[in-house]
Amino acid sequence: MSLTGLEPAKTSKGEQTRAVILETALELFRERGYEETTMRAIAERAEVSLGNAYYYFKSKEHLIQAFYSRLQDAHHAASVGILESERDLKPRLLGVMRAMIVTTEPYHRFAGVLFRTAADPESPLNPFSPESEPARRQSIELFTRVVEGSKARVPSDLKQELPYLLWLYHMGVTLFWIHDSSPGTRRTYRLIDRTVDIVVKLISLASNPLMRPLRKAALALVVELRESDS
Amino acid sequence: MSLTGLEPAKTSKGEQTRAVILETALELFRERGYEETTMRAIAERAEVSLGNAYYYFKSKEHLIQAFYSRLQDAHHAASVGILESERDLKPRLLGVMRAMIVTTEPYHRFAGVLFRTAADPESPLNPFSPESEPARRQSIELFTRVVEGSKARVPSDLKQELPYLLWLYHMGVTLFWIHDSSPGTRRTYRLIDRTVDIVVKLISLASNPLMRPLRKAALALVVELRESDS
DNA sequence: GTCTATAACCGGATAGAC
DNA sequence: GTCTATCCGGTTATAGAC
Repeated sequence: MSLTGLEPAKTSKGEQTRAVILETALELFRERGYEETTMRAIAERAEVSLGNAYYYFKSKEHLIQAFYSRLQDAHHAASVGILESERDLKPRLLGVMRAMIVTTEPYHRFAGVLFRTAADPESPLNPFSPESEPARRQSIELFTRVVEGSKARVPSDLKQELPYLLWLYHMGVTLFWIHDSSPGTRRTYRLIDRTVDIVVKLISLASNPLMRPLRKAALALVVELRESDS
Repeated sequence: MSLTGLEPAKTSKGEQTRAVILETALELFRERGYEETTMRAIAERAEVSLGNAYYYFKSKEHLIQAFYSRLQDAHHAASVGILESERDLKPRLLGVMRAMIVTTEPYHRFAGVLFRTAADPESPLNPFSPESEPARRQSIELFTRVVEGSKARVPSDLKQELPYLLWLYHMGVTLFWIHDSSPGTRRTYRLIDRTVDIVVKLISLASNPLMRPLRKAALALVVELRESDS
């Protein structure tokens, strides 16, 4: 519960007020962007006092957190279709990556802020922070399904770390997308098409017995990196 | 000029005031961290008025920018030793990477903010932004020297992009370092030791004629990515 | 044109009454 | 749970001295 930033809202009254504030905030973020939206403006349009808005969301950043967890659910929902109908690794990955862009598209403009706060090691929004562990786990879990549900044959040591590696890959694509100002973020779609192809080729290359030593070295490293998150 | 954030300060008097403000700011940042240091506190200790501080630095962020460009010079200076004495690619890269951590160490605490602002697509500090093109070029240039000065044999298509790729690699290491709270950032040093090894192995793997198609595909992609920065 | 200072504005955040 | 009043700090406007 506390994990999704949905702390209060015990009574239905509170739940409702909380929802109104969040909805209004997202609306304003979409309209004018994050920096340009003041807490006062949110409170005003939501018809609550400023103090009340802060009662439900400890800070402006906490509104982002709530938004982020919602986004993730949407991405999940948008991905199930392909995951249920497709067995090949490549189209599975492709589908999930495209679904991500499609669901986040309306918020492209204010995604920059999301990423900025996420990059702060101190921020609870940081994808490597303990606070966001559940969100991270959920996201990685999606990539576990991408791999597990496919008929691709992958050595077990790699298979174990692959979801995490794909999650990292998806973070990189997200970073690119945030900076992508091409119409309809075409460039991001092209990036996905190209990189998914390369990723799949790399997986099959890494699965080659000749690659075993290098693969082992690289995977040992990945495992060690992962220790830092928890 | 405007690029390093060193705009005003034509006269020696102004230059001096400017330097005092920057020095004081960095001192306070080290003492209490970034958020906890107010512009008013900086102005007070530097014995100038608040308005005056803003005359020299358009915003608090611009202080970071000045700091960043200074860091980069220090890294450069700390790297020349190895680059002049060593011909093997691996120790060259290792030396440059270690030099980076050594020079930035004293600012580890407030590096998080640096990175946070750098992650904002709108920020001039963003390493992919046009404003930081000179800084980026300078940094990539360092890796060009790492490659060019070595006796490693690398196919020319890869050799061309390698400095950029190594620069990306160094950004990744930096990201890790920022989150590294182990004593003396030991984990980062270990990461460097391990990844440099892997990177060098990957370069030699990618240089294999059998890898040509995959290498070509990957490099074409890298080139395309680079178009977005300028 | 270079520099310095004072006063105010604006918005995120908090305290405390109801 | 909700409000009003207030604080605090980044930033700006402005006026004037050298």
